[in-house]
Amino acid sequence: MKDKKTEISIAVIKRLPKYYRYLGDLLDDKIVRISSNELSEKMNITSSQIRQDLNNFGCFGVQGYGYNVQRLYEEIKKILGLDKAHNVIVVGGGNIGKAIINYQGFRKRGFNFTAVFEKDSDVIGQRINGVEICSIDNLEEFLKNNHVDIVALTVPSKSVYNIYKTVINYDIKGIWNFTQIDLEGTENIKVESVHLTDSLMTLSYKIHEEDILKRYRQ
Amino acid sequence: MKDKKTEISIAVIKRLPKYYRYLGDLLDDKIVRISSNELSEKMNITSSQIRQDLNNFGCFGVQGYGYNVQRLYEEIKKILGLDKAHNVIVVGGGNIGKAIINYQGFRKRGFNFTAVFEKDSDVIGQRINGVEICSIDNLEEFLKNNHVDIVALTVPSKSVYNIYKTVINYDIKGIWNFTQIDLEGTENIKVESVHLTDSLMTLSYKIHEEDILKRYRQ
DNA sequence: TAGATTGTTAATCGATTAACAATC
DNA sequence: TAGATTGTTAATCGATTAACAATC
Repeated sequence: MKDKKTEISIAVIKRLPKYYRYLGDLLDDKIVRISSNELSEKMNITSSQIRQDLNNFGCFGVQGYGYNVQRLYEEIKKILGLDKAHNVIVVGGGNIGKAIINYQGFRKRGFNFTAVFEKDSDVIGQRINGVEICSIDNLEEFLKNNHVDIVALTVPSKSVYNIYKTVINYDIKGIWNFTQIDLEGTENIKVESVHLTDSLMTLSYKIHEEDILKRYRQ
Repeated sequence: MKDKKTEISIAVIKRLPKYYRYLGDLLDDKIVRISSNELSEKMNITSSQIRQDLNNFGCFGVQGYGYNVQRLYEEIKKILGLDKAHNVIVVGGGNIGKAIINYQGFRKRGFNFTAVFEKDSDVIGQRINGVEICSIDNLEEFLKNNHVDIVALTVPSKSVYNIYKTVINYDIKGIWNFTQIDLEGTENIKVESVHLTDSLMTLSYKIHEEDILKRYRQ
């Protein structure tokens, strides 16, 4: 592999989980090897792009053979940091918060939910899928005393800024942002956002695209 | 505006909801006009890109003045198809399904949830935020007898394909896909996916990126 | 009118695809 | 060895940015 100094582009990064998903399926089907061409057909990505993407990280294939599925799966797992465990807390105990706590797939991949913080005093002390519901008033104390990698933010817009300002003072690594507010990362804290409203609007655009372009362009 | 034949790129489309969001905030703040330069600073998008994006659809600005916020907001609303109401059904009554049904923001923008379909017979007949929980066995009958624009899919992977094959036989316009399976649209049915697992993996990558690149590139 | 800012063309940058020598 | 397929360079394509004439 040649020496590469450039950053990996976000387009490549966004494809990595998709590779991981498809390779996992191939493993389940007991497929031992796969060529970039075969994978290309399954994933609707050109074989050229697959080879380019992978070669950002290393030479995982063998000429004349292709890629060993198990090997490639393990490599991408490492690239995604999924060989490490992550402690996650959820701030906001609404349905989205509950959904991510209840979904077993995240735990299976090493994301451990250690607490959920809520304003509503009625439910404090109860548990969601074994995870204790704590008062939002105890958030800072918790961050002081516990190792937290990721804060999943599922609170209403008006609460976002205060919580954001609080959590970035602690040694967390990432914010998984489900709010409507665009949050900036810091030197040490990365942000990944899930904008559900934007996604639904994008679907609405796609549905009406033909009509809209007709109207605006005659 | 010149005559443009080309399709709008997905990169532009994905920015439209963001424009809509920021313009809504400006409206709330009673801002009457804004230049592409001012908007650029707020949104972290170059003014050039803002002007290019908007001019895909029309000439909404005025030289020497900028853009009227209300006007631009209304135009983007129309471009996104948000001047129309949409009937949405949810297939899968787990926490994600509940979350999107309970979120009032979608209703406010004209997305009306008309039914939710569930396998679990215990809860059938009950209501989530006023929306009746129906048996998945009645899904086809419902599609036959009711106008449905969007199907939100929040079922486990193993159920996806059957439901997909069923719903695409009816006159629906879009699928909002929360499952782990990549679904293809058809001539008349658009697909927009929210891959939560992919998103969390992307965050994990970002968190560990520096170490990973060090390891793989020495 | 002078100043400001758009709409739009041209230049640049980056990402994707094609091609093929290297090599298993 | 011959065939297959990678890794990697070069070509192409598309998206972003810069620049500026048009015009309010």
